[in-house]
Formats: sequence, C-alpha cells, structure tokens
Amino acid sequence: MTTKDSTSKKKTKTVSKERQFKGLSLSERKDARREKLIEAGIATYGTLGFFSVTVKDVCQEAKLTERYFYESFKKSEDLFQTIFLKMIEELQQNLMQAVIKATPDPEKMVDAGLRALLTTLKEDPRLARIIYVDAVLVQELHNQATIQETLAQFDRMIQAFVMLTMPQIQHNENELSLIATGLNGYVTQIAIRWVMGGFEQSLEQVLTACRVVFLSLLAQVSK
Amino acid sequence: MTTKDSTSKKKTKTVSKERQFKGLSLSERKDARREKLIEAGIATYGTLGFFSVTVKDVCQEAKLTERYFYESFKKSEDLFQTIFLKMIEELQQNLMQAVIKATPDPEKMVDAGLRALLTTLKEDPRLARIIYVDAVLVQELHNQATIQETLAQFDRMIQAFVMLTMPQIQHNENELSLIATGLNGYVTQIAIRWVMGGFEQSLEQVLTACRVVFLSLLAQVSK
DNA sequence: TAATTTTGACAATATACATTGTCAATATAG
DNA sequence: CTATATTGACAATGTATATTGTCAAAATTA
Repeated sequence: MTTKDSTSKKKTKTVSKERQFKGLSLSERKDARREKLIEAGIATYGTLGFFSVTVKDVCQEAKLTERYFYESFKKSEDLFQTIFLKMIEELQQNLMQAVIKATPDPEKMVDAGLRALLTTLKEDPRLARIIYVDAVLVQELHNQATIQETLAQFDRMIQAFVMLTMPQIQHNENELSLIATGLNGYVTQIAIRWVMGGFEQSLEQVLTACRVVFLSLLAQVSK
Repeated sequence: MTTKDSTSKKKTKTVSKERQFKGLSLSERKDARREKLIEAGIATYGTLGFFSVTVKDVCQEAKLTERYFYESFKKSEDLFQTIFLKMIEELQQNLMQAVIKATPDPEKMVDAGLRALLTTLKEDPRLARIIYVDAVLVQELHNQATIQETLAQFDRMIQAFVMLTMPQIQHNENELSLIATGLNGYVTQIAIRWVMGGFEQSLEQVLTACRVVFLSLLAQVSK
C-alpha cells in the first residue's frame, strides 16, 4: 500500500515518499497524532460523556483536523473502545496488584481491592465515567462485543475471588457466577452514584458500604 | 385553543366542530390513539430497544401516521417516559404487595419480594428491557430527571426495607443509603443478565443468587 | 345528496453530524 | 531556491431521522 505507485510517480530519483517532519517519520507523526486524539477523547468523553461529544469536538481538543481522526480511527466508537480498554486495564492492574499484595487474608483482600478500586476512580473521575457510564451505553447502542466481554471479565474476576476465599460455599458454579455478577453490580452501582454525585461521601464511608456485603458473605460461609 | 376561530369559520350555524366518529368524541378518539401508541411503544421499545426504533416504526406498529404521534407526544422521549412510568408502577405494585403479604418475617419478605420481581420480569421481558436497559440509556442521553428520580425511589424502597428488618444494623443513615443503592445494583445486574441472556437459568437459581446476599446481611445483623 | 370534518398516505423541509474533498499556507529535501 | 510533501482551515456531500405540510379518500351530519 505504501509502495503501491512507486513506479508511476517520478522517473529520475527512486521516489522520495516518507519525508521527515520536525525530525519525525511518517509513522512517528501518525502515532503522535493518534496519542493526541486518545488524550483528547479521554478529556472530552470523560467529562461530557461520549454522546455529547462530536468528532469535531475531539479534534478541536486535540488541535487536529477531522482528517487526522479518520487517519487513525474508522469511527468514533473505535476511538472510544481504544480508550475504554486502556482505562480498564489501568483499573484492573491497580485492583489485582492490591489484592495480590493482601493475599491470603480474605478480609484484607476485600479491603485492599475495594480501596484500590475506589481510589483509582477518585483520582481520575474521567476513568469512572468512561468505564461505568459511557461504556455501558456504547456497548448497548453499537453492540461492541469487545466492551461486553471486557466487562464480563470483571464478573469472572470476582467469581474467582469468591471461589478462592469461600471454598466451603454451598452453591454450584452456575449460582456462583450469578452471585459474582451481583457483587459486581453492587459495587458498580455504588461507585456510579459516588462518582456522578461528585464524591460527596468520604472514601471511607463508601468503602464501608462496599465492604459490608463481602464481609457478611465471608462470615456466613465460615458458620 | 379549540375555540379559537369559532367566529371566523362559518356564518350561519353556531359552528359544528367536535364531530363524533365511530361513536367517539374527539377526546375519546385522541385517547384511543394515545393508547395505541403506548402499546406500540411497549412492543417496539421492549423488543428492539428505544434507540433502534424510530417514530415511524412506532406509528407503523400502532397503525397510525406520524401526525398522530405528535398529537399526543412532543417527542419520542415523552412517549418513552410515559411507558417507563407505567411499567415501573406495575413492577412496584407487584413487589410491594408481595412484601406486605409476607410481613413481618424478614426472610419471607425477602423471598416474596425477590420472587415477585423476578416473576414480573419473566412474564413480560419487555418490561425488563424497558426498565433496566433503555431507561438507563434514555436517562443518560436526554437527562430525563423524572426517570432518574423514579429509579432512585427503588433505592429508597430497599433502604426502608433494610432499616425495617435490620434495626440493629450498626451503620449511619448515609451508609445505609449507599448499601441500599448497592443492593439495588446487585439485584439489577443479575436481572439484566438473566433477561438479556434469554432466561437461561431457572427462576429458582436466580432467586437463590439474589437471596443469599440479603440473608447474609440478616444473619450478620442478628449476631 | 351536499357540505365538511377526519383520516391516512406520503411528500417537503429541517437538522445534526459524519465523512470526504479542496486548496492555500507551510515545512522540508535536494 | 525550487519542487513537493504535509498540514490546517474549511467547504461539500451524504445520511438518517424528526417534524411539518399537502391532498385526496372516507366518514359523518343534516
């Protein structure tokens, strides 16, 4: 593709093509623009929400013209998906790291995991909005399978945690999977309210509310 | 408005206006059309989802033309809101009735309430889709305050239930409110997965998964 | 039957964006 | 300096749908 018309262009020189600009090659400049678009997407989607933001808005924020948007992304959902995956990976990293560090005490694991989650959200509310609000909308409206699957991974993470910390639990795999989904919903719903409400409550208060349901389950299991 | 140009129309008779049709007065026909639109909205929104359905789609389903849509609703969100309120009232009725009937045994109340909820959803999946999927989207995309507030009522219902059945619980009002939000999210998330997955799991299985978290909390509270 | 309201089918217009295209200004290599 | 690749501003086009408007057929009353 990049060498397609090498022969048809000029006769003398072996065709110039790829000229450097500001010391950067074509692909380097392209990548830099892509990064600027991603940053602009985080800034705009993360504050106004995906559906209030046009392609033009993102480009203005990035100080690039629309042409460069389509250079890197086929449609706006593609940029969104890229951003979403980046954000959720960050969240997962923080969460898993905290949980692992607290292993094997179940109560400490719950506390560390929830604390890491909530701290991440508070430190970057744009992440919260993108993952918990916009992602659900985009997934529904443009049935983005990738987003759906990625969100389902959170369910499985929690399921693994439940199976790990409560081996005696008296439910079959099918029910455990549902319980994990529910626990995910529990934390998610609280997180959404916290974030969208502008962090009215203290982190400790939110943490306590999240923790209580996990601890009840733990206590229940150990008789 | 309906009598605006009574004088300017004809000279002889005292103006006819409001003619009966099929034995119905103007307002009766208007109401009938409105009902047909609501039914058509439930059928289309409830299966395809609000954002896949155009005004024309609703009208075709209702066997009416677009003109009559705007006779009853200013915009499509208004029809949706009407439908949403109707559906959530039905759900709330079933839920409250079941809970009240099971009072005062907390465990029976939990069981009855959840069973009524899940049964209602299974008997009319359109209701489930409208309340749990589309309403959230419409609320976000067209910031419909009414929908938001109505959904928040569910939180408060659960909070009332928690305060009622677990008077000894060691949390302050603020935390209780968050816990209620979380419990709502717990059940909601499971319900969404159940409905959207085409009711793969049995009602009993879903019920068990929902119940476990309430019962754990109950057990926790009573030492 | 005649006059008129109501209705239904469908055309016309408006709007909001995405997406593509044009062109002159600017930067770079030779 | 010259030729050309690159960029940025912005115009042109396409698309989908909401919303309004037109008109003739059908229903109704007198």
